[in-house]
Amino acid sequence: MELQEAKDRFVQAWGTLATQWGINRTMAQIHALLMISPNPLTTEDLMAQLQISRGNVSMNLRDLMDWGLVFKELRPGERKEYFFAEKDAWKVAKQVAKERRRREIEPVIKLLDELRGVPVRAGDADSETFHATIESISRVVNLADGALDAAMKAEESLILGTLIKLLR
Amino acid sequence: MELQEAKDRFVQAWGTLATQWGINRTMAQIHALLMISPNPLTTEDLMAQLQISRGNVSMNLRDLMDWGLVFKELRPGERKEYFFAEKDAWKVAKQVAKERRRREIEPVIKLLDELRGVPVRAGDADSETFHATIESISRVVNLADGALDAAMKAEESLILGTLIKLLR
DNA sequence: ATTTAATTTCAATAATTTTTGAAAGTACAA
DNA sequence: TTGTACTTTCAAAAATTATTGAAATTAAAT
Repeated sequence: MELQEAKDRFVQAWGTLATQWGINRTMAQIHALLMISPNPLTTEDLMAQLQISRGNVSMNLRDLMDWGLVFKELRPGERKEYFFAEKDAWKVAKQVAKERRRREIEPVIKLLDELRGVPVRAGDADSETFHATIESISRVVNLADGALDAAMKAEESLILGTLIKLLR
Repeated sequence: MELQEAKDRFVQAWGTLATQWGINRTMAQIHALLMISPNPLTTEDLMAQLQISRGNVSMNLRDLMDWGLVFKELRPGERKEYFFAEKDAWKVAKQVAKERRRREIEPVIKLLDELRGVPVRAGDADSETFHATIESISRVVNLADGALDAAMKAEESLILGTLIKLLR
């Protein structure tokens, strides 16, 4: 396989994977391109490589910066902006975990805590099943939340060691 | 909060969360309803509670069964089918992890292995960055894959212990 | 065999999400 | 202050995804 073909396949696959996880395809493709590029790219570069509009690039770059995955570089004497991405996949994973936790898991934990507070009507099957299920989900969500929190703070090598013990 | 309001909020929130993770809203809502229902429900029940069409219920139930999250119950002497869901959230999480791993992570690992095989052109920044990034992603994806595999096989209580150690 | 009670399928439609492109905005340089 | 080189915004259009509903299918009961 040629390098160019490999790059294209990677960018394509990353976009497809992203949609399966609720992330916009183009955003993932821009991120993929920046991750494999040795130097920062301009809006024009991204427009050309992905064959998409200026507005599309601009909006998705903003989202990627909001996610803390892409950064802007300003070069003295140049007006246009250059963009680059963190290339260490472990740092990227930690950042994604951090953001999804804040944006999505935290509100769910809050709701589950409220729902746990609804009084149980003893003898009422509906009420009892509802409570048992919410309790069960609550435990798992809090477990996942704790796991993400732990993973976020840890080094990749440390996780590997823990994992090996767990797999034994 | 009333029980009915609590149920509605849960079903609603579960649907919203699902879309953020690439899962169809209605599928998640049907699953949520079945998880909090003490007894199996019919297609009619689901149509009425979610105000959706028969075809929609039928298709989403099939998907849920394909995911191994919902099961069919046939009652002797009755023609219509009853559906119920696994209520243990840890088992549900394990099943989801198992399926996503098989459907999404495995193909990605296969691709990354192919891309790792593309020869590096020493001195070529493009080629070197591409390889370094693919290697980095590959390590993290394999780590995540291993973590999911370990979690899938473990008991909830066991995970908690490991997690506490990791958090310390 | 026919009727009946259900489920499934899928083309058409609706809803949602993404993308475009041109106008508005920004800010540097002359 | 005007021009220039760029970025951002956002309403409209396009693309994608989800839903409907009626016809086809299935299979049990008569």
